[in-house]
Amino acid sequence: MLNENKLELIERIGVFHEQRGMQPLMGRIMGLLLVLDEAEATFDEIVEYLNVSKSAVSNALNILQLQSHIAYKTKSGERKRYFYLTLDKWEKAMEKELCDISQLSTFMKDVLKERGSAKPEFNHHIQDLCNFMEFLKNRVPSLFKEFKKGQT
Amino acid sequence: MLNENKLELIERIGVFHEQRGMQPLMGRIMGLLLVLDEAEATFDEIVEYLNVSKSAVSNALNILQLQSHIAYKTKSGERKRYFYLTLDKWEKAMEKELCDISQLSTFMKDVLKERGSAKPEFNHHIQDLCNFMEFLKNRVPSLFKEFKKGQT
DNA sequence: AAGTTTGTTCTTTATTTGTAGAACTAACAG
DNA sequence: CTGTTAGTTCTACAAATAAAGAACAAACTT
Repeated sequence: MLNENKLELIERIGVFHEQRGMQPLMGRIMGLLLVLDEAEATFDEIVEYLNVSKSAVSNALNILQLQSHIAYKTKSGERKRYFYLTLDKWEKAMEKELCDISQLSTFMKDVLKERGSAKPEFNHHIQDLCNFMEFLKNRVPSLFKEFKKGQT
Repeated sequence: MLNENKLELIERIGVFHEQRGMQPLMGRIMGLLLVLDEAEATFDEIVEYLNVSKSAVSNALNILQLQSHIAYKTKSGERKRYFYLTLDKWEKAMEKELCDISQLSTFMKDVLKERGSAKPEFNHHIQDLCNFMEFLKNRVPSLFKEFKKGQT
């Protein structure tokens, strides 16, 4: 069984993800797979550890896989799936998050097309924001390079 | 009245914000204040433009103000409040969003404390992620400087 | 002091969401 | 071909959320 600290940590991580739009169980599964020493769990283990129904787990696991947050492997001679966080690809995930912020620039460009010139200052702020988001998007790859340099 | 394009744009912006955890009306108000040529609207204008109840608008406006997404000004001789997006402070907002991503590192550090050493590679990935998030947080101010340099 | 404007607050209602539970399926085991 | 394992799908329900509507309040007008 999981100790008190781990259980509480799972909940905190769950709430964190919940607040960013993830459904509750998904966030808790992410938490569980983080705190388990083995860093993996089978379908039934997840059901037992988190005390939830199979249907809820089935649903959550499928979405987490679609979003590439988790994956599973099998072990020879077993049919069970061992789910784990795809943390080895954290760079891709982080890159996606950073670029997602900049997704707003698409809308902002459309806004500028629709807006009249009544408020030039306001329009200018929108333009600045667009420019920064473009700048950031372009800058992301070099940020990773820079990070890796300092890591060694 | 608002033309077809603007109405559709408001909805798209609304959905965008909705998906990031904002309640529906809040996102639409953000959209409305973006597409209006005047870049501002009174309480009653919002009610009419978006066809929603006063209570819903009251609630949404209060939350948007708490989150510093909007503010209001008054005009001499009038009691009405003119709400507008605090887009002049987009840098602060963007900075907050970038640092928020890194908020996860708090949890990750706790995870590392709880984890055994059974999966050194997994632990290492977590550590890497923490390091990158710290790096990013520190790097944000200089990113803005760099951006402004290129802007002129 | 009666009425109007500009909102707010409270209660109710409709919708959405997440989960449970049961029935089902596919793959394999004896 | 019967049972078991591993998971999915479907229906129903409970809780959470968002919005409506009505009553209320504060500030100003006449």
